[in-house]
Amino acid sequence: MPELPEVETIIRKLRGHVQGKKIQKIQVFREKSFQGNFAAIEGAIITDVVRKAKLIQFVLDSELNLLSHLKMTGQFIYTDKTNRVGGGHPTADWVKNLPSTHTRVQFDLSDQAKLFFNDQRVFGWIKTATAEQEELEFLRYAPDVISPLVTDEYFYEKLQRTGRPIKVALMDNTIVSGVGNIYACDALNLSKISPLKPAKTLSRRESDRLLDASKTVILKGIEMGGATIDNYRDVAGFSGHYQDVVRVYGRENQPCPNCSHPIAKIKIAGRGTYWCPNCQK
DNA sequence: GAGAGTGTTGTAAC
DNA sequence: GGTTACAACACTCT
Repeated sequence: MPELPEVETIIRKLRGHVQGKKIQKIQVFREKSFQGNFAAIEGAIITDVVRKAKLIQFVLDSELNLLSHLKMTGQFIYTDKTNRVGGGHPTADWVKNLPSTHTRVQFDLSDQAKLFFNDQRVFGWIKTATAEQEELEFLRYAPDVISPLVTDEYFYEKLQRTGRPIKVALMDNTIVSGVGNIYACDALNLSKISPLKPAKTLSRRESDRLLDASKTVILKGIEMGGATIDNYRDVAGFSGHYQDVVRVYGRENQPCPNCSHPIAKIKIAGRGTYWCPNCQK
């Protein structure tokens, strides 16, 4: 599910629900999903929820904070004391069954609220971290692509250093953070650049255009509340609408939004890649 | 029913 | 050092 816009959407909604609430009890159903001593933070109050790249940080009034990465299929689902998801939607069947077979961790909060960490594929994780450990974790990521720190000069200079396909470089979190497969495909289509083009062969103008397009599609994604594809569509309170305006991702054989030529699907570095061979040069 | 594919990313291997 | 391949896991689609 989550790329930067999805994670941003999630933390905004989470913050509204859990800020100020106390973590009363934590149940870990799958060891691998929670690293650290969860008992140490029972009783702590969640003071804020923030995002760094695709990491979610729960700031606690404690020595330890919580960090989480959703990877491919992680979800945070919040229910209030009436069991309603995100304080919205009347109770759906899948909510009545929480914790479900995919629930890996459950947080019981004050006011009888609950927060469920669901993760079908168990790639995601939650862990306790000291300020020092967080610093180390954050250091691994370059600034967000939408950060003012990522200037035209910065981006071009980074691209000059690698001969990998531009799509791979764009998704490299040590160059810029937050661009996953969907938005990488769309940004390349919007800027009319071939995903196969070696990064170092982009001209300065192309590099500027691509960075601008990347910021545009990511901001659009946040505006639309993220993209929700396949079975994630029905996650009440957390489903987004970027998929309704997506340019090329998942649209093989459909007309390119730039030139109407059919969109092609190829594989680059093992990832499905959608692009228009006619206008993306 | 076998095999490929899935929005992520750390690590091992070339 | 740069780059690619694969693994972690569970499920859907062909």
